[in-house]
Amino acid sequence: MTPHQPQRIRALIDRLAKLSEGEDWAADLNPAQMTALNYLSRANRFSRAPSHVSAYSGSTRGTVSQTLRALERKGLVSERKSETDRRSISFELTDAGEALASAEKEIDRVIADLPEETSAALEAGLENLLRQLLGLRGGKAFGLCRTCRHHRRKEDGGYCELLSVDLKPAETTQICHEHEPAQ
Amino acid sequence: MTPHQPQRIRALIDRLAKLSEGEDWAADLNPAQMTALNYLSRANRFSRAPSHVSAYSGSTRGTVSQTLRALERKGLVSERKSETDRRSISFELTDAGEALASAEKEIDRVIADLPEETSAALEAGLENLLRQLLGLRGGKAFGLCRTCRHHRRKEDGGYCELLSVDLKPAETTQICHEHEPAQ
DNA sequence: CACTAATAGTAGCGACTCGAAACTATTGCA
DNA sequence: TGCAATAGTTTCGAGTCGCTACTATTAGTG
Repeated sequence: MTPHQPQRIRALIDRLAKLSEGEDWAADLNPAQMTALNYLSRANRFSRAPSHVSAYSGSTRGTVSQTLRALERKGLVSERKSETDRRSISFELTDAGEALASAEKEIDRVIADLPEETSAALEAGLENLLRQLLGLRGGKAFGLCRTCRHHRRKEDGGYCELLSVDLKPAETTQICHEHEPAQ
Repeated sequence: MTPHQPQRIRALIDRLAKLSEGEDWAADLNPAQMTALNYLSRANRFSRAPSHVSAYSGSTRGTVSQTLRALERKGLVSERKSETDRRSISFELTDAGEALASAEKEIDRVIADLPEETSAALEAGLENLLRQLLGLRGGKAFGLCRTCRHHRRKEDGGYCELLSVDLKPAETTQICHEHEPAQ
């Protein structure tokens, strides 16, 4: 355990991310587009607006606007205007978008092949790291609905006390932009 | 352990890398420049040429050429022409470059604060992942000199059997572009 | 030793991306 | 009703990246 460990770990994360990004180009998507597509594929129906993508990815609304437009041109997402708030838009993945988002990347296969102990420790460590870092910066966590303090379990899914809506079982494991850690 | 674990881990890596990149801009460096600077600060004296940065970072030589020129403009690196091979150049960090490369980023502090068990497991998992991935792609590992199969320990440092040179103790923990895993 | 191939690095171009600022439209607030 | 805040878009300019072509140097081959 040398004193340079933090920088080594940071370098590993950066390098792995770069290697993973490399695969995006094969699908004709730049990294920002792939990030948005992946986010949308995992976000719940209240969290699929441009501003949410913007908050998640850390880029401006203007940039995200262009990114989503590019995804739409490529037929991967489609926009749906809100009926309650006529300013807001929600993006949904098309079948092609779903296929692309759920496509297994080379790095996924490698992760899947790791010993379960290793991958579990890896996930826990990364999650811990992200939580600490977001805590320092006041950033939003975008955690899973089910782990939010506004979430109540029900026999057939869940219930969000913040938005006052029932949730299907599948929805409780999606990302929510309103997420606040339990407790 | 859901079936989506690989994608969750990939998303965590990507997001952490993005958050870490965000800090680069504070130093007036774009991510590519910060990657090059960090690489140069950790590479041994045989591994500081543009082509090595190119192989490490995965961008083209042309791009790296521009990146290094930007770093030179900012006074962070200085070039030194080789005497043996007049085509090749080696880049060294200036004092300002050293200072910037070794500056602690917010994410480093967070990593340093993790329980030792967690960070050790994290590093091991990430290294494992990188090794597997590079193995699949035939990419170079850029590992530490000391862990290379051409390295022999000596009482006062080490010796590289590939390049036939003696190594100071500090050099044995630097990155080498010729690195091949032991055994 | 000459000739060719390979390597190291650079230059210029074009496509694209990103962020900043200004803008429209809609909603909330007082 | 009027003003501020919010959601999203547009435009523009700086900068980046990869590609191709180029020079210079070194290695390989007969």
